[in-house]
Amino acid sequence: MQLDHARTRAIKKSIDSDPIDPDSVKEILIQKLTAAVARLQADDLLPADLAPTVLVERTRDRAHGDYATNLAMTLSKPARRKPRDLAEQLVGAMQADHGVAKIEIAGPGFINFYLGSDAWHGVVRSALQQGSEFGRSTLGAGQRIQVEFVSANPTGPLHVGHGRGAAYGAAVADLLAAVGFKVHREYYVNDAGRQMDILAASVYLRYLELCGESVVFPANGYQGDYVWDIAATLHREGGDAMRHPVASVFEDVPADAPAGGDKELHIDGLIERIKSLLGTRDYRRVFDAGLNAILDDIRRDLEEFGITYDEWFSERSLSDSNAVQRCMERLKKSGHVYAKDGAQWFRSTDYGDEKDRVIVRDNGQTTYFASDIAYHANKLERGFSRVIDVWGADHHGYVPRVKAALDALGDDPSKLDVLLVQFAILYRGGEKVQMSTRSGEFVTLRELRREVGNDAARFFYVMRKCEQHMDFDLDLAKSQSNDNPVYYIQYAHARVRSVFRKLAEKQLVWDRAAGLASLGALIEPHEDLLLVNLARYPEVLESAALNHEPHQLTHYLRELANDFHTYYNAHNFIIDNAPLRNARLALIEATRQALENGLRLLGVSAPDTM
RNA sequence: GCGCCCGUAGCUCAGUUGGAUAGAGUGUCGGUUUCCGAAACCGAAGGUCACAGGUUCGAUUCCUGUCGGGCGCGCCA
Repeated sequence: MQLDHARTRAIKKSIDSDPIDPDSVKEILIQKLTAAVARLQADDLLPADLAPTVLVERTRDRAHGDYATNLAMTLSKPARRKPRDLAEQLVGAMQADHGVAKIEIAGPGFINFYLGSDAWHGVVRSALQQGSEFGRSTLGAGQRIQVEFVSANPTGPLHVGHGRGAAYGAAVADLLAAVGFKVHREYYVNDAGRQMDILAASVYLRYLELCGESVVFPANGYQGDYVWDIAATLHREGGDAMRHPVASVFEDVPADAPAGGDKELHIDGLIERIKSLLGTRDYRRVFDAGLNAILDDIRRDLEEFGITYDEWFSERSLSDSNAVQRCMERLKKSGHVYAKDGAQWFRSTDYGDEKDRVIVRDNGQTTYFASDIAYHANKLERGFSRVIDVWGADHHGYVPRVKAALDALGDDPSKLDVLLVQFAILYRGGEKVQMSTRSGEFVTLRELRREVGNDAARFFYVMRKCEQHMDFDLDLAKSQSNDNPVYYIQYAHARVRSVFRKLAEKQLVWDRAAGLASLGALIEPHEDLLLVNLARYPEVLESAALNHEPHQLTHYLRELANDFHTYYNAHNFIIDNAPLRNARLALIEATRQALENGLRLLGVSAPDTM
């Protein structure tokens, strides 16, 4: 069955003025189908109590037209009729004025809609007119959304595991901004707590060594070279002023693991001794020297990676302002806190957590969890309509207790999305790259960036779904060859630039207006495919943003680049036929714009030459 | 033991609230260049969607169980 209809005024109008809006075509089709169902019901051809939800989708396969609906199949059972028969009736009941060139019934009962050959021309015009804005939308207008990502403890340089969270978080944030959300990018700085004390102790012990003391470095200390650097700066600026004999530092400290003791007790004992020997002021000096040096390094590292933040939120500020204490009081008033074994427990099991959690230790100190409750309460107080946390997947067990706490505080836990990022496993020469944080033998993000470049690193990190374990092939990422998807896309972009350079060499000028006016000359299958896929770009952006799935964009860009390369291979653009030449140049320039915009969103450059 | 994630082509991975013949890259094999950049293009081969049930017009997709892999289960952060 095949019905041909004149194109509607609406479609013609859209070609002449605004670009066709895929959503509006879809909406029109849904309305017409709904009306068709009502008409069949009025004629007693369908049960009157039917209230179907009509679903119209872009087709996956070009052979199935531009849009399709499964309506006849979903109605088949309640209507007790064969899907294909039903489909014929539905099509017959549709008003002719539905804006499509052809309708087909296919497969088990799909109704396929074919738009006119020029239906997608508008996308070229909007890409050229909107330039770097092409693809962006106002979907999230008026909504503020916070994205917190990386938030690595400032106890050492970022490593390749943090890199994935960085690239992913940045891409999600940029995608959300691209569809109109007001995005607030934030890094939570864990500048309080035991890990930082261990760093301070490590720095101080290295400092003592620089003073000439002989130190047996604790097994649990931070052993990286950067600790030496921090200690050296401290020693250069202040000399031996903070020196204490090693014997007094280690006095009464429990034995370390290598000596048959416990490494945790040993390091905690050292911290206490160092705190009391140095006093509050000098201890803070050592502590802050480590914190600031590492934080500066992290900030620089991320900036070089193309990632900047709106806010670096200090954990310490939460306790300094008594926000943690106030939050604990609120929790207590909610009736979900009890005392046991000298500690204060939050009964998170009331909200589905596996077990209750300590928020105040028996020594009176609040836990990291307590700070995190206060932090998340603070986020919601700031009025974000949505709050996104990007965490390493190893923290997944932590999600229920944070949501439980928000619930207990009377906040809405559904405003919080926690996106868990799995580890990336590096491969070099086909071998797994072994990593161990403790011994300092880990690959830093900086080393990775130096080895494969920022572009490949940003792209490879987001090529996979975040909950997917990822094999990161270093050799592939740095190979300047055809098997590297980053180069494939960048090459397509550079190729368009090259065409225009060639055009200039031949003393020709692209007449943009003429090109737009003669888009009807684009009748090759390659051109049709490129147009259709180009029109998908705004839809892909929207889907990738709302689903927090930048990998959708990487796959799309590869497809678009492929469509272009194929087109390039099959046809010449710089030809004598001026109207066709201008139209083709308009098409590839529009394609280039989409490639550039997509790459930029992922933090990848769009080079003019390779 | 309990909880979460994952299992799709030799390898790395897509698969749009369940839809049409399960796709792409890479690898293997074969082809394309006096012509805008061959970092490209075209073709072939390659599958029990881990396994077994269930739900229904229809299941890679949803449910249950089994097997295999990763992670988590602190008064650490």
